[in-house]
Amino acid sequence: MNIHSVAPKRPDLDRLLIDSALALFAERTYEGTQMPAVAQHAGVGVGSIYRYFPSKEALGNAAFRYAKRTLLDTLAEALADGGPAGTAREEFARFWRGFTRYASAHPDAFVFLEHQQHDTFLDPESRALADELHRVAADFIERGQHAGAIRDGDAEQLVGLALGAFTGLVKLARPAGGLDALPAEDLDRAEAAVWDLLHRKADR
Amino acid sequence: MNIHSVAPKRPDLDRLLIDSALALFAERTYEGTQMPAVAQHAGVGVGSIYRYFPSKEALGNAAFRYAKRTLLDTLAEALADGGPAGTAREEFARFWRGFTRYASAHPDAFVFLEHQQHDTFLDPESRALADELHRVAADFIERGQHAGAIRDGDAEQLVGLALGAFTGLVKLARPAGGLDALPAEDLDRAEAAVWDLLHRKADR
Amino acid sequence: MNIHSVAPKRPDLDRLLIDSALALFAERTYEGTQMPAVAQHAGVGVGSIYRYFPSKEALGNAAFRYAKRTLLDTLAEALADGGPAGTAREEFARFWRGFTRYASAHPDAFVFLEHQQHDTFLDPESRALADELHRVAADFIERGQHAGAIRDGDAEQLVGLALGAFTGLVKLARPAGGLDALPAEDLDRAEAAVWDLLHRKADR
Amino acid sequence: MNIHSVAPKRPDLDRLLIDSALALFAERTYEGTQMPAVAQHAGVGVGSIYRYFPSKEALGNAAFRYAKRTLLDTLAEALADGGPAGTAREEFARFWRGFTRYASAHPDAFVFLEHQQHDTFLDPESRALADELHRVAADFIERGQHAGAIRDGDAEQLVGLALGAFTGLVKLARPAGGLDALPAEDLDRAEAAVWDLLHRKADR
DNA sequence: AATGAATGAGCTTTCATTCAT
DNA sequence: AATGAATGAAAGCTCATTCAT
Repeated sequence: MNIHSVAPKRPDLDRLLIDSALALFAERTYEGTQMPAVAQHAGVGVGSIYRYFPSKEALGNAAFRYAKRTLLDTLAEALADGGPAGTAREEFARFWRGFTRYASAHPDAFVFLEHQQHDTFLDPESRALADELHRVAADFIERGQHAGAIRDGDAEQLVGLALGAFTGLVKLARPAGGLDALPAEDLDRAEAAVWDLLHRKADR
Repeated sequence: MNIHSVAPKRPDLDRLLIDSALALFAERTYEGTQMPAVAQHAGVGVGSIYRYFPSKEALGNAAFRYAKRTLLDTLAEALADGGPAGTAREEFARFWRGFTRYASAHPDAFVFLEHQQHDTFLDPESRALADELHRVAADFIERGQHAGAIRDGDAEQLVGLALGAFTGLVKLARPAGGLDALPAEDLDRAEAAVWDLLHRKADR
Repeated sequence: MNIHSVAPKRPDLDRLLIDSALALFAERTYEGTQMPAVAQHAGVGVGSIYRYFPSKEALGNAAFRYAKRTLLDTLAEALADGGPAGTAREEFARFWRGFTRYASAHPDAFVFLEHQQHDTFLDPESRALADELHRVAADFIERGQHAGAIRDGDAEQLVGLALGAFTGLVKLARPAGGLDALPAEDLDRAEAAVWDLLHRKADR
Repeated sequence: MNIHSVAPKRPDLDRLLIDSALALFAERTYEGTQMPAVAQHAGVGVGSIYRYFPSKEALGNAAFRYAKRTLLDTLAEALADGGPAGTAREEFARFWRGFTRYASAHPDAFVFLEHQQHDTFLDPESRALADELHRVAADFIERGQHAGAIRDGDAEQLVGLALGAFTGLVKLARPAGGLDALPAEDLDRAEAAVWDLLHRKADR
């Protein structure tokens, strides 16, 4: 029962196009994806893309930024969920939940973001966003190190290791249906394993 | 009348071309790399590439297979080094040394191999090779689990996590000069962290 | 309940569209002018153009014919003004006044008509109109030659020269505000000059 | 008997392309000419154009500049021919010869140059060249006025009238085979007519 | 009747591949 | 054997035209 008597024919075509682009970029790379393929995936004509994005490059950047922002938002929400986090382990659990939620909801987007070949088309604004995730994660690592809960070492490197591990899991699970298709038990075990990657061992 | 009259003017031009291709593929993707760019990087004319490889696709597959085989060889060598491995921890150390050596010697190749977007051009033979590494690693994981040294869980998933972690480190180190530029201490710490990712905790 | 309920909201929208088309065609060529640009210039939606003209080509032909007919009408009026012309010089003055009036009132249209690149879109009916002006002018030349007032030579060529000269003046004056912006004195001098182009010199 | 044993397969392809472009631009406008048409006219593949010119716009500017420079050169040569010019009438004859020679040799180029719709694609360098011809001609007019041989009035306007007249003649002659197809007598008469357009009448 | 978002044929441009030198 | 100019199929993009609102 919609109040609006005149619903737009295609609501949010820009979002639809970004989703299509992400799906294809994840599968075949930005460079390997043709505009007609994006149009077909979205069920629109090629020309329509250009009503929303002035060029393929613009579409690529919009998709990248949308994906990155959504990931950051999901993460921020997960981190805030449940009031102030107590221990580093608990905060890590929130990170894990955030990533898991995002990778489940947007597997294409997550895979696309973790491609490393963005140099060819990212504009300065996108580049600025690109590092934000690492900053947030590195901050968590450093606080954990001060609290004695996380092992010593360069925070950036620990982020690289942990994020890489998670990415490895997502890549593996993807062809089989994504993270959602994994038994909950497996996800828990993976979480424990990555925590051990970061965790400072009590003795010694 | 030159004694060397039959010697090829450019020995191993195929290798040179593969190296150039790997360097560019790692930087800009297979699809984002033009044949003239490969030729220029190798310092030869475009036409010459086609004397060695019948098509771009063939070059891509040759590069992929060369990189994968070299990684497997390096790994096999590292695993065999020092006679039969004793503990799982020691075998892990050999794995680590193998990966480290390879990623140091061929950073481009390693990054290229860890792209996941090979679906567009890999032929069946290359695809068959693609899983070999995971098989070798999963075998190690399974033996370690039987010996009680490695945590429970799907071996494939543990491989994904550990290999992903290592890849995350390489990606991070790459712009700054690669793994070689990292302090030895950092590498050791990373090794310990990834081992803890796999290691079964003694108590509890 | 409006008395004018049956009156068209926009009277003469076809004329408005033709004027817009002429303005843009003069500036950027028929081929270089996009339908949306015509719509915007006329302050209507693109779709509305197609209510009045079935295609761009039809609009182009309508604009051409309208401009040409208006020029011929203006000329006919100027030639008839003041009763039967006496001398060739006087008839020439009427021609001059006709052209001047038209080029002042419709500078875009005049410039458009004097483009020579109409071959791509003019239909047969338009083509037939195209030569009318030259016919009228050539007739005047021939009568003048019989009367001994205009120099010998091919009448068509003399028309080409005289009309070309006038066009050269309009093109020059156009960026500076058109013929209207020219001092009256300059226009008179130009008229005298073009007359001398046609005039048979008294002696010899 | 060519000294060079290895003649280039296609000498001066850039010139050939410019000539083709000029022929088509003259016929159908810059905007109305497609790159494949230029390629076909030149007897080469479309891709080859882009080896010589980075874009259609670049080709358009190159063609414009080439045509304009050649016209200016032809004119300069004609003006210098026969030592210092004596009277204004003689100098005018040289101008006439220069224009005539050029329009005969390059009718397409001349027509293209006299289109007025270059605003859409000319770059600043081309624009600078565009006025050169008028400068040279206006200088001649002013000197002639000082010498009492050319009628009073704005020099620019007189140039516009005279050049326009010549252009009118070329346009007329073009479909019938160009200036060359005109009887010499007609050309002489036209020259006399245009001179009378400029000439100051001796008595009043 | 008027609108402008949507369309896809067609245009500009790129690039894997060929081949005369 | 090596080259790189030449090619044309295919990619990115534009714009005349349609049609649901």
